[in-house]
Amino acid sequence: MILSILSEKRLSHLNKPNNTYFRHCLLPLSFPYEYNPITVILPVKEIAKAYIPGENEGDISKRWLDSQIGKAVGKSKKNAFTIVMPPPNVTGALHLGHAITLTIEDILVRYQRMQGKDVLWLPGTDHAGIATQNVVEKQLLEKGLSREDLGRERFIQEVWKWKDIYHKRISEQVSRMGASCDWSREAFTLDTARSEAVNHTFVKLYKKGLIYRDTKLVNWCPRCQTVISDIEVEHREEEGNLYFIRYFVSATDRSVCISTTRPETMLGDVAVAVHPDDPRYKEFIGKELILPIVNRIIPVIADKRVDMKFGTGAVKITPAHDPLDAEIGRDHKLESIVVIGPHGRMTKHAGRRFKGLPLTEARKAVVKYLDDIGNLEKIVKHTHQVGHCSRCDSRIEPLESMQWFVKTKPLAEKALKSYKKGDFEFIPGRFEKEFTRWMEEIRDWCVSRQLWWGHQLPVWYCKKVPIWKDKRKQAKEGCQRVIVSEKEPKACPHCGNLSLVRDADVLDTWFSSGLWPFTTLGWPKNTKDFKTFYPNTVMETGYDIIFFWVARMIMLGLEMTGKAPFKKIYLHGLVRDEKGRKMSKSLGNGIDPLEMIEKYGTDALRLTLTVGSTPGNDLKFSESKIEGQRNFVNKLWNAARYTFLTLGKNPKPVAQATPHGLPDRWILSRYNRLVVEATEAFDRYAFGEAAAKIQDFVWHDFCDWYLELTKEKPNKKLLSYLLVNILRLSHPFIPFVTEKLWENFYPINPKSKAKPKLLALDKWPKGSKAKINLKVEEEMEVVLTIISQIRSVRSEMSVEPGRKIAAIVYAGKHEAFLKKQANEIKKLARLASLTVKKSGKEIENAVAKFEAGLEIYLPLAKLLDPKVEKKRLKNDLTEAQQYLSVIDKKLANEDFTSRAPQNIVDSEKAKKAEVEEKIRKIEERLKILG
RNA sequence: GGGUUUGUAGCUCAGUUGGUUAGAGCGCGCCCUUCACACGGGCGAGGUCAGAGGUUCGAAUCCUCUCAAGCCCACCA
Repeated sequence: MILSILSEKRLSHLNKPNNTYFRHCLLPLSFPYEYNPITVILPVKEIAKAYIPGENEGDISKRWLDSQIGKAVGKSKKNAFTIVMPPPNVTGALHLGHAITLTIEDILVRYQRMQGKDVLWLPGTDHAGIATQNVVEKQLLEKGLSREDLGRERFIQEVWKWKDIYHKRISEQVSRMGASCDWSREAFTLDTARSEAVNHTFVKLYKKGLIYRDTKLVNWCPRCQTVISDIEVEHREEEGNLYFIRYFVSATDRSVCISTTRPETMLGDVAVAVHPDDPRYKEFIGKELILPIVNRIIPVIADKRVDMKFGTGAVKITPAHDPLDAEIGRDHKLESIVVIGPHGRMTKHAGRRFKGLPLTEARKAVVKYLDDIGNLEKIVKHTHQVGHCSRCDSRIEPLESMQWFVKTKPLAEKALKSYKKGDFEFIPGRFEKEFTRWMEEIRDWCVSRQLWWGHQLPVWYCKKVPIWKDKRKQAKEGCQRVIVSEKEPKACPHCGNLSLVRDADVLDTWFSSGLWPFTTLGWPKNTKDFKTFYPNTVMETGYDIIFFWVARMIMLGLEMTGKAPFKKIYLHGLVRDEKGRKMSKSLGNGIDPLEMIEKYGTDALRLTLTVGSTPGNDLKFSESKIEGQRNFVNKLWNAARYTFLTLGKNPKPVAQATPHGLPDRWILSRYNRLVVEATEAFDRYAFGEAAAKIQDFVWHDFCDWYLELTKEKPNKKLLSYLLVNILRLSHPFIPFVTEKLWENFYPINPKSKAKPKLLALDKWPKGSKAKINLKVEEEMEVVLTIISQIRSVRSEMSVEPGRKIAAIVYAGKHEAFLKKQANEIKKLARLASLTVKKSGKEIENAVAKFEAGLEIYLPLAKLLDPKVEKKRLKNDLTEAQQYLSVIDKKLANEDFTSRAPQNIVDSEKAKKAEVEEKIRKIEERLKILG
């Protein structure tokens, strides 16, 4: 239980009715203190003591939706800032991957909006072909139904029902993240507009010869019962066996030994290949071998692609089931014998003995058979890469079949050219290499899928279809031509036949995603949105889908619109668990962002996903991190609460304020520095850096120092000015709490018809470099040093916190401004009196500190033990001497003094003088102490 | 096999174009019921910047190599 970890002391503190604390923890039944949280009456205050996200986020979210803060105007191209949301799948719930995407994009978008840009952040969802079909099928299975039971039409209806539910759910969750997107332009990859655009694209590419149909070796997932593209195959190292099998030369007792990892495929062997230069096999080339079990006569062929060093140097050729074999088979005009069928079972071509056997059993049977007839030479352990389906993890079977392909070479060439021209860039830049290499080595993209859920190919066949599974079944009637058309043809344009059949396959999900940056804007119609918002300004997504998505968008965008679809590609890293592992269902280490939102608030979650993260680098997520960010949000809340309490009723946001004293001038300088630096970081897309800077300012400069320094005599106008701008600066990161606090400046009147003045629609502050005042910052540094030094001594000497002591400071050149800060110093250092003089006599019976050219004396007569003080001084002395030796070493180096820039040398000299002075002072002091 | 990233305090990470006595948060130790905040405040301990060379007056930062971890790509049966 939470309370069990609290110390005794903290519990005693809790005896005070501290409502806010108890709202956050459940009380154990055995709670040892008499305290009943139910009886606690909240103190009547305008602003709660602690920020409770759950009580505010809903209202604020609604306020944003009602005010349509995300709605883009769409008038001028010049001022447009466009980003389309990577569409979440309609398969399930929000996960941390979505959370980081939405957070980064929302930060970017809110910042740009505050900068006055006409921002379009276009939301949408993805029909996610295989993924969605799989979940719906799974659901049906629970009712004991298969998709075949329902039939295509009814099954698709089921999926649409599912889509409606999950689409609503995911959209709500997107809003919960604070995403300020333009819901009025929401799109779905499978809605009418997008489907028409997909058909249009397919037909165009076909007519240009960039889409074709061919029989090739493809990746077949026996579980999903569909073909998948090369990049959907995940290669994983697996331990297996290497089988050595002897093939005899026809009518002799000589033989060739081959090695294979998949002995069952030998049933489909059509040759054995060796390297032409391999002396071991030169004499065998052209000879005929007897394929064991099958007893087929197969030739020994020579091919340079054979690796002499692997295994025996002789390789069996099975064109139907291995990519390299398929190539070699094609070049040597070999037959291809399909022995493995689409369900992962052996076909009739494998022979009566093996037909119908699942692969694993077929392997056992083949191996046993070979062993029995004496052709199995040996079996050795062997690790190798095995392809798995990225959707269901089944082993992929390379199968030969007729599919539709996109000819990618010409598209990739355009993409590379456009990249070299500088049309778009990657953030971080290193992904450029990955992108260009992939483009250079690209292979054709298999786009047809044997699924039901998706864009059915706009393809018809005259008369009966050559069914992909078995091309032998081609019908004899009709002209058998292929008709590719945006609209359903009534008759065959070639022969007038009225009997047409539509291709049953659907398109790869990524085909429609690849068009997303422009189909969402109304393309292929030349809409106003398309004219205004295309190309997009930024594409933001995870680096794990560069090839799946980013590359395809670029290729298809260039081909279809003539322009690269976006100018910048920002790639974020993956969210991992605290140990750096990928989050996965099987590991059970997944963190539910919604649970985190419930517990800590959306703002805290957003900060956790951005602060201290850099683009392209993975991020470890842990609950202790989000807890820390929740604490920050609360800190800001309380700083604001203090400010509002100070400002009194009806606080006014102030646009300008005059500084009264050093702390005022200092905080203004620091504030301007912050705005300049944070804005600059934002413009570099360094969001993590900007967030850290803002956070640092709020927590340390503002709360720890400025508020404390000015509590006696707060400059109300300046306080208001600072808070207003802190809210603006932090708003992109933590929109909820800042919008809530903003309400105190611009109260929400539910009865009023006037639009509320929302922070989300306010302006980003302008900082000025000219207002960064180095002199003021240096002076303040001295003040802060004094306070820290005195606090440090107090702590070291165990002076009770309540006890006020005296201090004397000989300030030298700092005297003038220090005198003016005496009150602040007294307060923060808890002093009864403070004397500031230019210089003076050494003070006896006092603790002495020599820092920053100052002499600080704390007469603690009664507390002072000369021995302890001597020890302390000696420590200070050694430290100073060590530092001096470092500087001396530098200055003694003639190369340094002659070659380093003068200002560097000067500053070293100044440091030296200061340390020497310090050492002198400490030594004197030690003399006095004896 | 090729490519790439990372290695900085016990943990998670910052560290701009080379010039700091190397920083933050969490954790740890001591102290604090001061009325914005205990989801807080103060003070403190803790680091040969993975290792070895090199460039330079000067390297956590640039170069080379080594080691370790991760990721991506690749048709070695």
